[in-house]
Amino acid sequence: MHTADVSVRLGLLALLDQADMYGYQLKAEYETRTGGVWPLNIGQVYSTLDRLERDRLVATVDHPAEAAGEAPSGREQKYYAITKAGRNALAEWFEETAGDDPPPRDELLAKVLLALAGGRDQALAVVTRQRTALTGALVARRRGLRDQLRAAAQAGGGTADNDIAGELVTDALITRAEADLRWLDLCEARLVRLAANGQARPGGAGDH
Amino acid sequence: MHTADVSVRLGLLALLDQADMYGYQLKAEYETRTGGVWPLNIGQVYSTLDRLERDRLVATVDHPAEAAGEAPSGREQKYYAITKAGRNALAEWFEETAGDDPPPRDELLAKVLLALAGGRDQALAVVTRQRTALTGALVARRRGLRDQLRAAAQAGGGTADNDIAGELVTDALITRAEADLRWLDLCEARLVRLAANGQARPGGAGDH
DNA sequence: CGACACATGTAACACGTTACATGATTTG
DNA sequence: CAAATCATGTAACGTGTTACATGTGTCG
Repeated sequence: MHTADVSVRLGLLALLDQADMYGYQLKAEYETRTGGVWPLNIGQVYSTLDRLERDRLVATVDHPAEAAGEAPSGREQKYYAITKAGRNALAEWFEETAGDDPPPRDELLAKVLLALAGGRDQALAVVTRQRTALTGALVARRRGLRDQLRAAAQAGGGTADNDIAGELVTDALITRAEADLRWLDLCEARLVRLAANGQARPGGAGDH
Repeated sequence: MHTADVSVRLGLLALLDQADMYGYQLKAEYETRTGGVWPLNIGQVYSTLDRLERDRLVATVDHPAEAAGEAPSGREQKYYAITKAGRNALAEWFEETAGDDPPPRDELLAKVLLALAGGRDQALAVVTRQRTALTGALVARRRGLRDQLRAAAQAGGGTADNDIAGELVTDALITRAEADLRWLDLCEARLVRLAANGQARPGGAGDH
């Protein structure tokens, strides 16, 4: 795997590093921890747990309540625990930093670059449209963050522990949107500086 | 497909909108158009073309040179052409803007949020490390852009048409890295403001 | 009882990566 | 000739999404 998406697999591992849990619970925890913006498919949880178990990064353990002598709940809950190998893999993930390997494909960037294949004007049209939409989304997100912070201030004296994740997520979305907007401005500047030819490649793309 | 990665499928379609091409050529064009930072697996090109053809967004056409009466080249090249339905799908893609649907999972964000599950200090450690690495990468990327622009200025009078893609990509990478750095700073500020408890949830995560 | 949440799973498919197989052409 | 490049494909696997199947517990 060169640029593998691994944030579910290792995310579940991080949760299991805090406590033994079962699949359904992991789904809920994952969504809570990530501020509710990344819904996690329950089917994927089970298949990911299967692979983690196969790779000996987690292991199934006894139901903690039943092990303590309580009556079986009837609901079947398969508890998983992280292993030593799992803790190592998790520590590696936390220490890893994005290298110079190919960055993940980005939809916005791809759209502009490939619109550019159809000529400067097509690219400019895409840039303009995306900027308009992003500007609106940014306003909405800033308003959302403001409400979120106000609610947190009312609820407790300081920032409640449970809300920090949501705030970090909102921060990230806003910061990203701002960056995308700045980049779109840069794009426009570079594109208008191009000679006003309709095709990005004067000779056409059919030069094989 | 809720949050489908579609930048290859529709990227190939965008290239075919410019000229009929065959698989191997599409791979090369895609990589050139995207500044060489997104290597495209040739196997994926063929399977994606199969799906595009099945969905009637492209169709195989005669070899243009042979159709013009030239001698067959011996090398078998399967040329594809975009269809009307394909052009519609492409136009839709260009017009689409990212809505409020779940944003794509981001590795950096995921890492910080799930490190936070292990307590404030673990999250702070991840933030610090990532920031250090990103700062270095940013310096290198800025230097790269400077060299790129200098080379372009020497090569021609103005910005050469072929280099614009590379510049847009570098802009995007730098802008993204700067945004990530700003976000990491925000994270640290919010985290240090938290009470200095080791666990994100005072009661522990095992509260089921 | 009936609806809904809890809980586990399977099947089918799309997309992405790596590795392998198979030839033809070009080039040193 | 040998090696690299051109050109098409397949197989296997990981990951992500949707839909379906199958039960138990709780609550109105």
